[in-house]
Amino acid sequence: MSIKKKYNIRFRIWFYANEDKFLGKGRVELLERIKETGSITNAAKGMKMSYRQAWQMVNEMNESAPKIVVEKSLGGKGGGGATVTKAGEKAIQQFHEFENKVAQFIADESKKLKI
Amino acid sequence: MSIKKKYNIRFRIWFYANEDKFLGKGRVELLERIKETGSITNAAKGMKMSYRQAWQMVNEMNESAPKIVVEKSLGGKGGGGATVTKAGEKAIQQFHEFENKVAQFIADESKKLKI
DNA sequence: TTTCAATATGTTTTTAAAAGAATATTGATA
DNA sequence: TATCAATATTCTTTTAAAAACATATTGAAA
Repeated sequence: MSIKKKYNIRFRIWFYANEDKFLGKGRVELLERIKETGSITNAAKGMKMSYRQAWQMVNEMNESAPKIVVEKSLGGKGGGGATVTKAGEKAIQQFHEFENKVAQFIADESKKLKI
Repeated sequence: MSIKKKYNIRFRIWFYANEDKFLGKGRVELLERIKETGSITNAAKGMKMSYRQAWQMVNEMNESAPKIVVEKSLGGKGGGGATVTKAGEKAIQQFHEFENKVAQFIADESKKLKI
């Protein structure tokens, strides 16, 4: 039988803009769902999140980010909707890239541990 | 004027033993204070933590860790006390080492980001 | 055998966060 | 100009986590 590791290591990363939390795992998922569905309402329905919370997250992101990440439209055909901006898509991509790099690093370093 | 970075990246790591959270930043601090003060009571007083919570953390750690990290003694001179075991000290050290490595990696990778 | 300070554990209260409910607003379009 | 679905916003309720409180237990030492 193989040697069983005592510990495994988990992590989370966050993007901050100045001192404001800007992006984490949950917010990235929300952005991705907004991109897919075209609205905050439907994005929130897909995850365990109330519209209220999703809307607040979007607002906080837009306020803290250097550029708006979600463009919202109000009224009109379909009642309105929300789309992820280029800046938003870039942020999503950067987050995933960074997270993957850290995951790889941690996996590699974990192997070196004699615990 | 220098270019101002849009984002800075923060992180947290946790040691897991099987599927149980074993060690994080807060628990490491608790262990260090137990080591300094020789008791859960005084360790808890030093941070914003109730004795009850500190005691529970210690128990969870001891239950999930492969080896006990805090040795408790009950009654007797001084009422008893708590000491960090060799395994506990090693865990503290490993945690700091790993955290520092990840911090260094993230700092380096952050520099490469054009955001 | 009483004292004492710390561990051990149960119960209640407070607090903060999330959820939920309710309602108003918007604007294209039919 | 009435409709409609989504955004926007306020208010209330629930829930979960933390804190606070209370009390029992332990065992060396005086």
